[in-house]
Amino acid sequence: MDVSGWRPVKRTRTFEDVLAQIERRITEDGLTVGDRLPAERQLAEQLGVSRSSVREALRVLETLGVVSSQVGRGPDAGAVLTSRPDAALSDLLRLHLGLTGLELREVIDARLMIEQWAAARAATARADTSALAAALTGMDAAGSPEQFVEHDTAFHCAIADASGNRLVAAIMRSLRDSMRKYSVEAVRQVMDTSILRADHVRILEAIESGDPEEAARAVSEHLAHAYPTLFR
Amino acid sequence: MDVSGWRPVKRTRTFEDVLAQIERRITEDGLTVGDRLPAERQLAEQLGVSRSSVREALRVLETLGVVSSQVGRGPDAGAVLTSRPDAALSDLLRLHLGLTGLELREVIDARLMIEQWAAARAATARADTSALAAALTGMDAAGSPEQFVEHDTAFHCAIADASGNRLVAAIMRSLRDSMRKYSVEAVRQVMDTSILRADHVRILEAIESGDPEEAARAVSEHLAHAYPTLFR
DNA sequence: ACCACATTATGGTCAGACCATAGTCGAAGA
DNA sequence: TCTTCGACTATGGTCTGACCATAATGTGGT
Repeated sequence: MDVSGWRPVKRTRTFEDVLAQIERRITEDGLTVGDRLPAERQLAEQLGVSRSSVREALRVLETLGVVSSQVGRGPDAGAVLTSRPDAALSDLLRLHLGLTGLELREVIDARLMIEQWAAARAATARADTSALAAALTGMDAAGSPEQFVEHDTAFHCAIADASGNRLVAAIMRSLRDSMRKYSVEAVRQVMDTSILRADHVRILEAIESGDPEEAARAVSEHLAHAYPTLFR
Repeated sequence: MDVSGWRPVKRTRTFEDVLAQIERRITEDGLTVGDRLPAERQLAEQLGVSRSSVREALRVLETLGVVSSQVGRGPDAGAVLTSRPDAALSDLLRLHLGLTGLELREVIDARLMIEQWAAARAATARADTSALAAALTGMDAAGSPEQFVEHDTAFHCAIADASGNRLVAAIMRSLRDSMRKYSVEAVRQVMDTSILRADHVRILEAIESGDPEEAARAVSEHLAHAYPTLFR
């Protein structure tokens, strides 16, 4: 038997090759958001592959939130470069949660980490809090746990947005998105949302007064109230 | 014009439908890692769609790190459920960085957030630090910036692993992965890696002595040394 | 100018074929 | 009986060519 020198032959599927070439074009030619890729048929001919392979590559890019395909004709048709990582991150987390490859506890811990950081950041930067206030009034008007969670999500995502870091904000949105049903359940069990409301006000005031430590503390205690079973 | 009651018809592509049905099967039937999906041809016939559509759906799931396809025959062939979010996250970040949809500053900030949190967690939990020590000796033996970054990445990912949170660890790995080339450049510019080494030792000792605040501080100052241009 | 219809470029879908790969199974031989 | 080797087959990977739906664009008539 051959013991040395043999590397397993790298099996590269065609669509992966297409993928690599498209990515190379993006980085080398400096393509940016809004630019159009060639049409599927044209790309297939230029690369010497079938349209199916091109389509599979584009499907991957679409899944990752890098391109968006439009049918029809005109300047907006075809595969256009975008940058929408939110949906991709949400799908990713939701599916892996569903496979129980991740525990809910881990997601909530990650959320706590992000939110503390973001709240502290927002407080330091004295960020605009109008979105936070709007979400607050939305929660007051909510008539069901689902509606409450809707505005609650808006509130917490607004904190992440206020941090000014789009990557962190995107991760935050995805975390909330993928655990929506757990959030609704948590609100149902807590019943009394007045405690949560007081927490929200406290967070908001801490950010407005520019107190990062207090903002982080407020976030921490808020999550402890919202998920009492996880923080004993 | 009709002002009320009309919702735009939701255009659902076939593969999205397939995707939804597969996901439903995963959650409802409690499928888990290691289980096999039906063969492409069989799935296509059962769902009444073409094999291409099934393939596009599977391609999406593969991109998200949820299934892994093997050719051939036998128990390991076909589409098998997995849970490998790392590659998906890396691709996501790398592509969006390339599109300048994200600034390097944002990625580094996110990394700082994660690493401070993870180091503090590891210190509190008095986590096992053997992987950290191993990476440290690896860095000492490195002969090039590439090799150094290799072990440096291992060191920092080991911190995230030591936090015990797999989601956070996966995000960390992806962040490092997607910014590898920037890291190499940073090491090249810093030149003197002895400062970085001292930082690493300091982080390691803080974790071993169970001092979360010191661990977080050490991480923060380490990143300031590694990317002096970003932290003025 | 304006409107109605034909044209066309685009993605979306399908059917069917062929290839490469890797277990499975059975027959031939030791 | 056991081993070995070749045929078989189930699987994903790829390609071709066709047709459909959509939406902008050209074109002609009013």
